[in-house]
Amino acid sequence: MTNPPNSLVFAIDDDASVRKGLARLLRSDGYKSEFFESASAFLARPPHSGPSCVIVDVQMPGLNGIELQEDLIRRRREEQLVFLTGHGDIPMCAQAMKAGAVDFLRKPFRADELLQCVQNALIRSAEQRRSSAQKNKARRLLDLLTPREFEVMQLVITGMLNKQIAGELGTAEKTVKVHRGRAMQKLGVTSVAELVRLVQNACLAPVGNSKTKV
Amino acid sequence: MTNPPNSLVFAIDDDASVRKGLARLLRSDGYKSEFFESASAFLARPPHSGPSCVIVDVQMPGLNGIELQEDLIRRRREEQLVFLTGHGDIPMCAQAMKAGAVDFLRKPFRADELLQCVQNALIRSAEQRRSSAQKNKARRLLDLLTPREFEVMQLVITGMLNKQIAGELGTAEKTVKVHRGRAMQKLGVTSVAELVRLVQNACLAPVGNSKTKV
DNA sequence: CAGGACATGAGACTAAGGTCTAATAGACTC
DNA sequence: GAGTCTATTAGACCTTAGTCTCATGTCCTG
Repeated sequence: MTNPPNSLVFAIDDDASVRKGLARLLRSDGYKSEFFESASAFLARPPHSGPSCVIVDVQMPGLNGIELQEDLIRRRREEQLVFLTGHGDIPMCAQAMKAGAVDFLRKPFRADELLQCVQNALIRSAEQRRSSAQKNKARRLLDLLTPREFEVMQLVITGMLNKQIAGELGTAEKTVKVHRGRAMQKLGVTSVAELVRLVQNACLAPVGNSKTKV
Repeated sequence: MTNPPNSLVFAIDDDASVRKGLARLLRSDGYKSEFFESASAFLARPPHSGPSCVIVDVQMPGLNGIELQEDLIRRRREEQLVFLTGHGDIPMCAQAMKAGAVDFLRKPFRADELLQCVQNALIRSAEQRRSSAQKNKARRLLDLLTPREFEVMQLVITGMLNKQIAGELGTAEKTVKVHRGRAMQKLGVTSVAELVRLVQNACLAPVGNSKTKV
């Protein structure tokens, strides 16, 4: 049960007794946690910088769980959500799961079930953070390229030879070599293999959320 | 609403009137479809070779919807499932969605809602087929490599130079060149860039299903 | 034991990649 | 108008990659 470093569990429920129960449960399993009685109170807090799991009640006064989820997705935040619900609502469950929720539990829930969800959520959150950090880094590097360097680089990663690239761009092989060399230097790579991987990282699809239209 | 070519929609429900209604609805939207009154009847049919959507009732005598889903996943089949349910069951919905279902609809459903689900399912199924076909092709090619060729190839895609690879493997640069050349030929690629992509395709994670432990 | 698959590597080239210096020229900025 | 960024290219040179031919040795199989 070793969870990702710097991870934090949030729980949002308007019922103080539920918060108290969750607090005890999470503490007993060694999680650091924070509690809020409304979605807006949670949103008022600055986003946590590490892997995060948010346990959220579906039915709440003010912003409900689903609306909170939509808001977090709009802001591209990387918390992973675990929903709790008092009375069953299939459309909400399906909606939440389609939008990338980790799980959707009925109250009362089993302690081990919730803890498993929290663990899954933190793992997913950590993975998502890692992959999006990687993507951002790659993007920032690619932004350093001049337009021409970028064009050359795009053809390089298709496997074309310098002379073919030159033909394609209507310029001299010499020029291609220069752009290519400068691009590699700016991107901090020393081989085509690394270059291909870097560019693929920059093109990664965001993970976990809404795969298809609703 | 142009759906993927060679796509087929299946519907499994023990209630003949539901099947009839679905038949009319699907036909009106131009889908080719087949109907079954039980999961086992569906499984008796040889798998369809194109993009497939299976609309399945959760509650059925014999194998129920969830069990059918588990079975299809075990067999690594690529149908995308849309669940229908009469009375709400949150755990089943969450379970089905975690296992990769496209959606989980309560009966009675809205026609446009179901049709949107079917379309999403067919698109996802087509994508999954494409990506797993690509993966299989890559794997089959990689199987052609001798152990040594494979080792060399693995180091090539890290961006190492032939002489570095030779050092790593304790052999001559000459030998590395030979293995490398033969590997490239067997894999049908002419550049490191193509090689990297091919190997990454072979390592693709299967899409859509269960991202984390249950 | 003959034949095949595999790993090894030398010799001899050819071609492609990569670097350094240097120079020209347009576009934009302060 | 001086300075910077970008794109362009030549010349000289070195390093790598890739190919072809030949040859050796091992291990396994029919």
